[in-house]
Amino acid sequence: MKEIIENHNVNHQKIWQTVQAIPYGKVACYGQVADLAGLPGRARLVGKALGNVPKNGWQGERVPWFRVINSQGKISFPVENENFTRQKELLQDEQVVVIGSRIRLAEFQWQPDLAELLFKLDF
DNA sequence: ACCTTGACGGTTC
DNA sequence: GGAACCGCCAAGG
Repeated sequence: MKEIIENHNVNHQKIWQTVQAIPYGKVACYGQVADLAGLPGRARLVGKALGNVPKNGWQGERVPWFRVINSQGKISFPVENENFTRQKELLQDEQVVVIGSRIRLAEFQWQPDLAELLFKLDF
């Protein structure tokens, strides 16, 4: 049988796990997540993986997909897309300032702490 | 097997 | 800031 349907791909799991490490009120770029997940240069894969996040979380923990934006500091969905609105609201709920589709990376980008990473991620 | 499509990114103009 | 271009790689047709 294939209960693997919900298992997907190992890389996706690494990505979900990495995204779970992004703290409340902070954001990270697709490329940044890819690097931290040990998948340098595969930012696009992060987008795909986020499109498949398990609705009820991964290993008992929610995956804060909305904390991932592009390297230009913008929400990647088109503004007319309802996902755009959803992401913007979720971010603002965490006191992240979103102007139009733009977020100031200088202020809100997650600067991962090495010790924290080693603790949370193990691969 | 070939082509297209992305929740992308860096460089350049 | 923004647009064009090219590199990237997994999925799906």
